[in-house]
Amino acid sequence: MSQPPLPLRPATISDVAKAAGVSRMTVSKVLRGTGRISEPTRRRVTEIADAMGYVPSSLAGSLSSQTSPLVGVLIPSISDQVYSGVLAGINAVLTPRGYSSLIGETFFDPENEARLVRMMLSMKPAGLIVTGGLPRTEPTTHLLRKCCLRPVQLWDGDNPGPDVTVGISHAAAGRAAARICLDAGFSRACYIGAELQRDLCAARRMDGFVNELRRAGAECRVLADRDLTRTAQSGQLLTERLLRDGDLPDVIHYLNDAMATGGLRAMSAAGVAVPQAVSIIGFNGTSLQHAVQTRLTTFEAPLRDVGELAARAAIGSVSERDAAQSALLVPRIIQGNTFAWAQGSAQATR
Amino acid sequence: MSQPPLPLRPATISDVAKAAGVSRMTVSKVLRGTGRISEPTRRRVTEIADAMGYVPSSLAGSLSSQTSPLVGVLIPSISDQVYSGVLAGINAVLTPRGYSSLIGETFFDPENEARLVRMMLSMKPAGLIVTGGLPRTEPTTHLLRKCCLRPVQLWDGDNPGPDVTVGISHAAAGRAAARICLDAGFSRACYIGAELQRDLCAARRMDGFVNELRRAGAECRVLADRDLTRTAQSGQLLTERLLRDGDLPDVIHYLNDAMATGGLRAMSAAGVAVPQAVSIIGFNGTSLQHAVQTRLTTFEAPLRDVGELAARAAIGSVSERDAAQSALLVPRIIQGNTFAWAQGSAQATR
DNA sequence: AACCAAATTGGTATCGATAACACAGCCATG
DNA sequence: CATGGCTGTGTTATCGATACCAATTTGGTT
Repeated sequence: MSQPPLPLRPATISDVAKAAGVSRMTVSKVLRGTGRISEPTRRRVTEIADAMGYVPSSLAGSLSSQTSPLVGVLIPSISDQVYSGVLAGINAVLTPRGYSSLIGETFFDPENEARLVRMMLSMKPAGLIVTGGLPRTEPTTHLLRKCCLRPVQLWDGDNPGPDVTVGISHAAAGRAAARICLDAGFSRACYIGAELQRDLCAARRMDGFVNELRRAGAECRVLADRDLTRTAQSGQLLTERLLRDGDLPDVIHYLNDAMATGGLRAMSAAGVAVPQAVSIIGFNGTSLQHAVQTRLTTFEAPLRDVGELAARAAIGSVSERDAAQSALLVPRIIQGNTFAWAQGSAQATR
Repeated sequence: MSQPPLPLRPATISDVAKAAGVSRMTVSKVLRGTGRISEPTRRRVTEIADAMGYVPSSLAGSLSSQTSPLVGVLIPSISDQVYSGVLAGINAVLTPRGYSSLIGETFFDPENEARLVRMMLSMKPAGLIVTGGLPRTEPTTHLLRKCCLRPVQLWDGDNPGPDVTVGISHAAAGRAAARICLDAGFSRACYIGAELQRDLCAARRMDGFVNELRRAGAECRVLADRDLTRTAQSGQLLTERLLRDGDLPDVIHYLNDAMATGGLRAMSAAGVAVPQAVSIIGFNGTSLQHAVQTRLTTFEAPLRDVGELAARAAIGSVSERDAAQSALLVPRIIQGNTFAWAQGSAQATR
């Protein structure tokens, strides 16, 4: 006997029906487990379908039934642990319920977002999750209004608007960082960031930090560069720039843990003691698992929870009544050892 | 005039056609830029489509035209920087060519892989990229044969088989690590890993490492636990277990950088000097950006290149003639400062 | 004025599935 | 023996688009 020739075209439901000597509907019912089908027929169809390697076309199925197993998810970048953490939460909810996420990376670019929103909507997804905190183009806003979905806004909890929003208050996080500094008796702070014109969430954290400090009479510089990205390398570079000035602040708050790590590297190279000379605060706890000795003082947002709640809301707006609601979560402070906490009455040593 | 009511159903091509007073075909041609359409008609249709927020259904389009913009990608985990690095390369190739990746996470589970392969195939993708290195179920193999695609095997370059394969030789990487140790004059080594029964690539690295050492007459212990995962925590735990024995090896090779970092943590806590007392080698360079002072000695696989080549092969098998070919890439050694190099050459191991 | 080619536009079948209902047997019941 | 309720299974229309070709208009030529 010779090998069966490799099919040029994957098997369709008609192929299976013909091979099993039944109608297409019968095959459909058997494979989806709907309707009433006799046991012998069911077995025969199942076996033949398996043997043929038949996989129902989700394209045709979704088109016909007007339902989709896909949920569109737009995040700035998969490589960023913050968003991949959120994604893990999203998938943890979607997968067991038979949904799949269709992921798009915006890289903080509104034009990318516009392109991706169209792309997602063209797949007629069951839900849509978009990361807030970047300026949205008018066409995108228009599409999101016309698409007959209730898009879930992720991450940016500050301006909820009319939509379902799951995130944290970045302004409050920035203020919280400021209060920690004030409590420790610091009066000369510095914020170091990058891409602030694109990432409005980070910008809001900075505003909260700076304003709260200045409101309390403390001083706060800002060091950022439009052209740098949120990497350890940029953090190192900007910190070196700060160190060259010679006028050291009491404390530096970085846009994220990666930049803070770069800052630590610069301090270490320059022989500046942390936290004796300068205290350092990061954001988002992504460096924690990589720490050997220096455990960064930072904030840890409940990324996974954000993802889970968002996913629940996204499909809840379709299938469940109760779940489609906004949530404002709160980051946790990780104490670490890069911050000179006030010990009782004592000021931090300079 | 009152606000137009929010549509219950997103606009279809028929809605646009009706509103523009032309046939569906004309709308289709205008929006896809095919056929000859007069300028006035083109403008009118475009404007009306935009105003209605019409987005063509990629479901219907793909079904009709028998083409798809989707490429299925199966990786063990998005959160693992190794695979998200590969993914970045994949997307860098796919996105500018109008394709999108549909990502599935197997978590090293063959059953998950089986489920996801079905799912991917049901979307009738233009290409399929699957990560090798985990045992494949028979139904999965069967499906992959019948699906009329040429799936691209990722990461596991050791057993190419008949398929297009893009990856690295893990056995060779393990042997390279062994040779470095031998060159440094080490004769008592240890391999620390986890999940080796699931991740065959890691297992092959271990085999290469252990065999090469033993072949040269050196001693090599293996420390692994079926139930632990490849995290810093597990690395720390296993290293603590090793330290308790008291019989320190010259060098430890870890499954990945995360576990090595955990190992460093354990060493640091136990007051064991690295690399004076013990040398440490990781794998995959994912800790590099987080390093403050301790720069791990490790291997850096060209993750992005692997992704790019795989993506090119995946869609090349459809649209381009030249590109669908296998590639075997080679990891680069990162010297770091956790390894006591012999006072001579260290770069001999390609 | 007649005619032909090019430029536009529309009609119909089809892609692969599902929804909704119709229909054929078969047994029990009054 | 007719009626009615179950079971299984098949028919037809439809989902939203595209392929292919037919139909119509337009403009230029002789």
